[in-house]
Amino acid sequence: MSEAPPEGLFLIIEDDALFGRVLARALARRGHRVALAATVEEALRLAPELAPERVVLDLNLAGASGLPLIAPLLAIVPECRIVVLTGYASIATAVEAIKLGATHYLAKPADVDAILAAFAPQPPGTQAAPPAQPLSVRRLEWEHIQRVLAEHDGNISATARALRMHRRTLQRKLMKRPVRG
Amino acid sequence: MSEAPPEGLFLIIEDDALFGRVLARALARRGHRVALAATVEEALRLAPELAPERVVLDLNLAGASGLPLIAPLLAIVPECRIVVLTGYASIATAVEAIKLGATHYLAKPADVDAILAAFAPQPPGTQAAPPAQPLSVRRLEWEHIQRVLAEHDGNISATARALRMHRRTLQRKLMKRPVRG
DNA sequence: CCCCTGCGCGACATTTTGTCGCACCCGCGC
DNA sequence: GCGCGGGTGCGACAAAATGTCGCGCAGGGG
Repeated sequence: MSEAPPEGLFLIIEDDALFGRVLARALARRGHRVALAATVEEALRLAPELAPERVVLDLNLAGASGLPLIAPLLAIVPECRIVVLTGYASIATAVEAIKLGATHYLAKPADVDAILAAFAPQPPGTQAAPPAQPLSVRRLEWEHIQRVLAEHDGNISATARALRMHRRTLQRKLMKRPVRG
Repeated sequence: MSEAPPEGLFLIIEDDALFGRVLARALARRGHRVALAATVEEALRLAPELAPERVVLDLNLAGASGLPLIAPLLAIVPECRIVVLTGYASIATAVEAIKLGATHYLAKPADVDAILAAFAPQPPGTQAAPPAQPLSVRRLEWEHIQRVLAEHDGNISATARALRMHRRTLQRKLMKRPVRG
């Protein structure tokens, strides 16, 4: 077990134990070797010894963002490909993640095939087509909030002030899942 | 304020002539030199001679995607920073754009300050948050609605469908005054 | 003339806010 | 240790905003 992985090992960094195990099992069933980490610390502890080839990284790890994990992971295992998977997807964090070196960024729910596909190197000629419809008002609001929130380093109070909205309201909006569209 | 030197030339690649000119004027008023291109061809023709330092790139250029422009632009002017600005934002195209080398990706109702900020290096919590006051959620919503409404030639029903909001709600929002801030 | 679509608006049940208040953590200077 | 200032999470409740239904009315085809 302590040998260098001959075949690509998956490291799933996932807060939600249930989801993590389901994903792990699904990947294992497809013949992949899988490891699971539930916290930032655990991930950083496991990464050096496992040297995972592919990482599925959840953001929102017990309240802490998973974004800051990307750089350290790449420092430890430069070759590894990291796919970010989050239930609170936003353009702001997507841009950040990719800039930090993530391979791809997916919104939950995402099926296993989509996750695996995200690791695959650029399927040729796969230019993402712009959506036919503009963002819904709700979605746009979510994106804007995420952007401003990021600008304020996740400080909810400061963000609420910047957006001139009540902190309580912002809290509530952040708890909800981003609407699709 | 240590403003960026007026050296850097902006190249705005924008389909919508009105929006393009407004943006160009806003940037010019802040002491930047600005050029405007309305099509992919024009952009590629202008890029070599202008060697823009910063590019504002709209996706949806007369139906064609602006994404394929990123690579050629970077090939022509390797140093230039490209901010994608689109009215049809999506996480998928955002990821694509960043992977292709774009500096940032913004959804369209974006004020000039946000656009300028997007060119700044920033990531690891550098300088204290610039006093750039983001648009309030209300204001953002208003701008977005107006944009989509214009795209649908003032058709309220169609706009409501596009925004996936109830026509009655849209009517009510339109009756109110354009909130500011 | 009928049908379809868009517009404006009343009425009413739901949701979402705005607002207060309170408890609980820090980090900091005294 | 202690008080203070700021941030966070969350309950409670009244005040708005929104979702929904349902008219009536206006064009424009077929």
